[in-house]
Amino acid sequence: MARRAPRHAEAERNDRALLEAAKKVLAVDGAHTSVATIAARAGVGIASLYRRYRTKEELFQHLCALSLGQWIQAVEEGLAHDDPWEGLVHYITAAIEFSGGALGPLAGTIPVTDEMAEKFTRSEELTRSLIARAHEAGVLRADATAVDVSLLIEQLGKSSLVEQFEVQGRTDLVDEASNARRRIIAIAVDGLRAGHGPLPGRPPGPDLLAERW
Amino acid sequence: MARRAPRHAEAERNDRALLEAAKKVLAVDGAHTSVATIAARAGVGIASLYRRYRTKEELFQHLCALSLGQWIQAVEEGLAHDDPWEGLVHYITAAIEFSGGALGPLAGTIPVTDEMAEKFTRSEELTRSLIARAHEAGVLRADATAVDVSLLIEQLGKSSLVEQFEVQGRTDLVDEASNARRRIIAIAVDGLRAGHGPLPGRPPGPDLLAERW
DNA sequence: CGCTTGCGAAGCGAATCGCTCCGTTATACA
DNA sequence: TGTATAACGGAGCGATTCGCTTCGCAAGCG
Repeated sequence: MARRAPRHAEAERNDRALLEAAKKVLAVDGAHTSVATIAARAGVGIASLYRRYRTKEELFQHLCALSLGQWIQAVEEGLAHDDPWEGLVHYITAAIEFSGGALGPLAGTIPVTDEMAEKFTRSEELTRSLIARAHEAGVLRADATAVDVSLLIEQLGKSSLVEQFEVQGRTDLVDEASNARRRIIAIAVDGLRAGHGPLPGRPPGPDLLAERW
Repeated sequence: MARRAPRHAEAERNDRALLEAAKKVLAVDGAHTSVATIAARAGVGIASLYRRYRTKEELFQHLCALSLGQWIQAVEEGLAHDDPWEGLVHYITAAIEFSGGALGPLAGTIPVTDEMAEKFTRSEELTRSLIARAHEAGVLRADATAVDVSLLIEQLGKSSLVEQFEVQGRTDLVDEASNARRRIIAIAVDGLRAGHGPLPGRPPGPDLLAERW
């Protein structure tokens, strides 16, 4: 008779912990981070990482695909909002929240899988339509493009005081830093509203973000 | 008879190149970067680095002190402006420009020298007065504090597409990325103007930025 | 020329890297 | 409750990279 896996639940918990830890550690240390750091942060042995992913690279690719999935979900939720502005803000804050931008430093360090490419394309399309809707409603400043918004998200999603304090174990300051971060985000989002003077320079080319992978 | 240093000019050029390279490499790779990377980026031998700084740590400390000096200079220039808003914007853009915020990741990895502490205190005082002036003139949104502004600067000063393309040698895209970055900054700065709704959460404590060192 | 100063890079021991191996632990089933 | 076994943690592997030293050579001065 075929036996069930004895420690299946623990395995699943560990997998989630690994992905969560990898994202956080990547945000702080960048792409050079070590597997030992990730495993330690997840409270898991190194072997548990290699039981699920054949290489460090494979873990990162899986993490990218997962994050792109969340990204797509955030846009869809934004499009589901009736109010174009509220929808846009939801998308921006959600995307920053799960640190999608923290994966930017990975660009160029790992091969792009088919799944990654496909999801990236899809998320770009959806984002464009979300931005277009906000433009048509006149709530988003007219000279801000989809690339501008994506770049702003990435910029605000990068490692901040929050992650730094978390790593240092200064749990008392994490809340304070989170609060401060939300304020920064609110400031930047306010800058996206219609009614400001023209932006400097020219609109960025549509493929700027894709070029680095 | 006392001789003049035969290659004094070259030495000075190399020193400047080293500091410049260290700053850029730090912005891309974070605090874990190697001396070899820095020297290579500067187009200089490793020995030239160690002739001027006894350790890697000493180089970083010197870089911090220098950056804090530039930071102070930027505030003073801002205060010299007649228009409080123009002065504030000058300070913010200048501070972002020389990547003062790129040194944030160094926090906690090197001991703080007396010079660093002193300059940090001085820059904090000056910044507060620059912000206060903008508040009094009613050009800066009333609920934005000095810490909010400093944090925004650090957030925008972090490694971006620009540095990434530079490292990858994609010189054709560096201009495009720089342009895009300036637009992001303009958006965020617009969000600081008076006339927006209230910011979320509570004002960050004044020592939040100092706590991590 | 000599003398000095600074140069680049090969090479040092130590530390860290990605990854494997193995004795241990926890759970589903008899 | 005993046993089989999937999944566990972490010591340890060779390879790489680290911070740093040493050294032979080049360049400006008398």
